[in-house]
Amino acid sequence: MARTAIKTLKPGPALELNVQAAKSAATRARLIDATIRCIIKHGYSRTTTPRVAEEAGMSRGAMLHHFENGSALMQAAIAELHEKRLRAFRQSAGSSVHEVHTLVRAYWKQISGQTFTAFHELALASRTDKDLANILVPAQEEFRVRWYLQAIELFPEWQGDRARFDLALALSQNVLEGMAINRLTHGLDERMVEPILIDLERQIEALKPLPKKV
Amino acid sequence: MARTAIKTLKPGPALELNVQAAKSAATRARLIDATIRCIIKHGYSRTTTPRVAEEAGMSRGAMLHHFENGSALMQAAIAELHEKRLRAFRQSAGSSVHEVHTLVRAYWKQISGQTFTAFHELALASRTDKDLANILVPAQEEFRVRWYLQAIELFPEWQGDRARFDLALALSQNVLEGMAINRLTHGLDERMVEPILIDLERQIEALKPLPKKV
DNA sequence: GCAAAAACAATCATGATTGTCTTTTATTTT
DNA sequence: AAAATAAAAGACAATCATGATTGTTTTTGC
Repeated sequence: MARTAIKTLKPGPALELNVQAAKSAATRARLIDATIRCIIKHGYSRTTTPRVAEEAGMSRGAMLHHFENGSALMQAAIAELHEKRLRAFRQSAGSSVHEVHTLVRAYWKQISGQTFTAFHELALASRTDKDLANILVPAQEEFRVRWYLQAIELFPEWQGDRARFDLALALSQNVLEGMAINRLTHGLDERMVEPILIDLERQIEALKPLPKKV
Repeated sequence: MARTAIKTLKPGPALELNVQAAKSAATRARLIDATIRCIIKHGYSRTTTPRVAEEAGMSRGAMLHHFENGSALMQAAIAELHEKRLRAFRQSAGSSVHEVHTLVRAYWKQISGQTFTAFHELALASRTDKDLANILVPAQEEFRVRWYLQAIELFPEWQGDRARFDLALALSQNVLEGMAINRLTHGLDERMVEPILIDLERQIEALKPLPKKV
């Protein structure tokens, strides 16, 4: 591999250690992105291999060169979606702000995006698709666990009353995700979003233990 | 028709005014039920005409005699699901009990059933299926409107503060439906259901205007 | 009874999706 | 420069869902 750079004096490819590997990685990424876009645009069940190939702008033959079959591609897409979610999550939680308001808004913004749409498409499909469930459920559980652990880190003073802490988390999760899913299915009155968010924040604050000194 | 009874001395069919009409209606009902069961068992996208025919225990040819094509059957199934929802809803609301607790539990029980599962399958599918949306969205909207009007009837004393009333309704809807959907997708911790329900009831009570006299 | 109509069953042609296989083109490697 | 390897495209057969067509049995109305 090192010899390649010495031998070819031409510019361009000479600088890369391995043009093929880079090209392959880029193509795989293109395919994974196309898969995610298809899930968002057409839904899981209509995310077919010809459609993904078309969305990625390449032949189906080329596609199947990089992923041995359709479900290998889907598996990679799920892994990428999971990473996306975790990245967005870390970004939200890591910003050193521990205020309820900020965190509620951050999670709301996150699940208002298309990544959540794609995830819910997969989650509902996995209800009746065992193979898909086997891939997806571990990712869902890891996310929930990290969510919970991160919340514990953010609110250490709350750990004395675990029941109220758990309730605040469960409430947040179900209200926000409920709104997000209802929005996907013509079931959300947008005018109610802001009042509900405000109420949720108020309620979480009410569940917090009183600080010993202000 | 009357002559038939005279002619055939055998019991059974003689008593019905029109055997064919009854048979046809029964067969159509069987097909519609089979369609709903398929949506619940296999999901919307895997509810195919051969599968429905098999579930109904008849040939696909017979099936297509009663419904000109697959989407006509789906349309009938959606109408039936809509009726089911409205019936369950009327039963809940009509039981002359106007307590928050009772109503919350009634709606929770309702959306914990399979009818809601089927409806959410359809609702999410309609996100990316325009034809399905054209059939489904009107039913969804009618249900929401009736839900709202029924709530107004049940809580006339609340109408002075419409903002708080609307908030209570929107909260109920999103919390309960959020839980129901999360339960469908491995996202609900069953241990949190009861605490969330209790909290929701408490919060709705808190939003109610104070009665002038106790 | 008997002809018409309805219920039911079976088959056919079409289009879509899937995975495999072969061919062509580009890139490494020696 | 030639052989080897990887990327990309295309062709292929198998499966499945769909709607239409045809044939068979049962019910209906005279």
